[in-house]
Amino acid sequence: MNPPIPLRRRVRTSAVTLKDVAERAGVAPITVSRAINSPDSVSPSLRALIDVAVAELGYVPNRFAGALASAESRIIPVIVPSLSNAVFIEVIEGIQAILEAEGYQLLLGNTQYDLERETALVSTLLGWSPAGIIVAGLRHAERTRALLRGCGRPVVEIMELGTRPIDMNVGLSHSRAGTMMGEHLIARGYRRIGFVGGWLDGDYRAMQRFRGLDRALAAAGLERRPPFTFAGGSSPEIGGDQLLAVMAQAPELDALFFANDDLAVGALLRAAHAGIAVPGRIAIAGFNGLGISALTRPSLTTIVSPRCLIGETAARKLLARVAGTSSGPDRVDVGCHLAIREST
Amino acid sequence: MNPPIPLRRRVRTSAVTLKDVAERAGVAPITVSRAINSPDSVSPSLRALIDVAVAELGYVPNRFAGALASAESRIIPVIVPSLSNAVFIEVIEGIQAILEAEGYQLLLGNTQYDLERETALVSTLLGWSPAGIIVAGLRHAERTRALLRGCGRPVVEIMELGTRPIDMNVGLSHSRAGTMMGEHLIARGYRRIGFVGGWLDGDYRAMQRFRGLDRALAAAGLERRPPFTFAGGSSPEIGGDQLLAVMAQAPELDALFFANDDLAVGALLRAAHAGIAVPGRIAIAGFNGLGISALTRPSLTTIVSPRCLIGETAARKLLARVAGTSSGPDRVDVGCHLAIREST
DNA sequence: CTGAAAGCGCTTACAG
DNA sequence: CTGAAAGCGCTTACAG
Repeated sequence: MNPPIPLRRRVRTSAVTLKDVAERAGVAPITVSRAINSPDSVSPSLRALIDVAVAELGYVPNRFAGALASAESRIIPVIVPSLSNAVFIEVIEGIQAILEAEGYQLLLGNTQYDLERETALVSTLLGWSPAGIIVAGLRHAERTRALLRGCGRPVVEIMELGTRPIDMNVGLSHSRAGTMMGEHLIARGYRRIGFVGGWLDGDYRAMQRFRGLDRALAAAGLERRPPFTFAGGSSPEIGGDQLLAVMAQAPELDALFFANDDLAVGALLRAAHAGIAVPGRIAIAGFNGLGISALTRPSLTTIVSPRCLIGETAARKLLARVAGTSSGPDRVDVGCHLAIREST
Repeated sequence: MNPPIPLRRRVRTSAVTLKDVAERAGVAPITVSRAINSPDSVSPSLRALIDVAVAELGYVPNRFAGALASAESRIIPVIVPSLSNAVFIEVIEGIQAILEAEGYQLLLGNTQYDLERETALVSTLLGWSPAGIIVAGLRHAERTRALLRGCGRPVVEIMELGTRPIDMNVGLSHSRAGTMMGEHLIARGYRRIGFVGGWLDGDYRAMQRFRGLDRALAAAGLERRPPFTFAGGSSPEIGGDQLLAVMAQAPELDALFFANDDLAVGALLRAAHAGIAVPGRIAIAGFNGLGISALTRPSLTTIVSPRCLIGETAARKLLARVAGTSSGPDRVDVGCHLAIREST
């Protein structure tokens, strides 16, 4: 007699399954599941048996089966506009530190400052049944907003602070940061102050910093100028080029507020090369408070944003919501502070 | 009569399922599945119907169900030792650019230069049935190696190049890079050359660069010194501190090769502050070729590694393996080149 | 505290 | 080219 031939053969996802462990331990699969997910609901004696079986077999739970059955996964997508900017890296590190300790996995999405890509990413990432989602910014396509509103999962919008977040919101006011820097420059005696940033349509948080500066200039009765913009991203190289370009175009300026430290540090380095005295001929300021900003010569006046804290706070609030515990108000202003240094 | 009461109510993972689309389009669910995953296997007329239904209902496939059924997911974990180092960010960007275009998701793991954390990460991440896995470095715990060998999925080890990779290997020879820099410094006339790097037990690629330098010194019959090490990571701040510390300890040195550009740039900035002439009093060199290295004053001599290319190549080779197509040899040397600038 | 049954939403393996 | 059935490996919802 031939043994019965199985009609269907399937690929096995994992070598060892819950069933294998259950057989080894002499219990039902569901008991193994409980021993792993809520140990307290299983008697100590069975739990011990099961723990041994798990260890002996080297059992690793299949995340897909678990997620499919429970309709929730320990995945948390984090959507940022860029990785080139060190700011988002630090936010991501802050998030990861918290998530990993709780057994959650971070799924990285990069929109490259493109709101349509953001929609596509959100749509795809929701297919992973995430426990929640963290997304940079408050500005989204209508469809993105609808997806996030309708997904029934906690959402944290980070970096900036607004009045109508989708759900939770952790960040700082970029226009207030701009005003803060404007007031500093004015107090220092600068009177012809310009703003330099690339591609402000995409990086609208930089645009808000410009608006904040503009408000300070208006309040002081000083001349207001449109921002000096250019196509492209932010790097020290570009910052250096822009310093020279802007000074050629508007030689009357006595201070420049760059959209971020990457640009401002480049401007400082280029000024040194070109023999432009900072702040004697022109003052230079940045935004972010990257480590390097304190080390240049002259050191850079900038606004320090608590990136790591943003990430940690966002992750904590998300996990608290998932767990059903309270984590205080849904809107957290992490603030920022002015670091006054030699360049202004 | 009451309608029959369903005995079990379950959470629905996604609002719209394959079945919903199938009903709307008047076909079987499997046909919808085919229309989405291998459109060519469905007749154009049905495909059109299905496309409409998908769009109308806003269907997003449940990744977990798909992964569970097929025992493969479009997930590719990438395990790096650090995110603070810009080098790994650029590698990750390179990987992501390729993966995203093919509909794969990157799952980020950060070992923080801890091989036990690496083992735990690999174990967890394999629970996601990844299509393959990319991991930085060739040095792993025995258990990590066993997990990767036994997982039956393509593995790419990146950054450095070795003779016994687990599977595929994309990187460069760090000892050769060290030798290259050593030969450059010797050719420039420097004779008392030191190496500075933090925590070389963990960052053993930096250690390999030291060994390469040491080999060049030996070949030239010059005095060899143990590396100047310290506890802690790499940042411009630390680089500046170390410059002063090493010069106090070994004032006879006429050139310093720093383990990376983060340290070296900090050393250059600190030298400027402290009035130490570079390269007159002491030459300074780095490794990586970060953008900022070309902008300091003096600009930094360094070795440029093709980070983005490493990421792209690793991702391409992994996907080729998944697809069963060829992508050339399993071991790719991406090389590196010396950028000779003002600091040496 | 423990378990048998049903089901999560897909894809595989056949069959036509 | 299309489909009915079975199954992927878990968890939920009951029942005891």
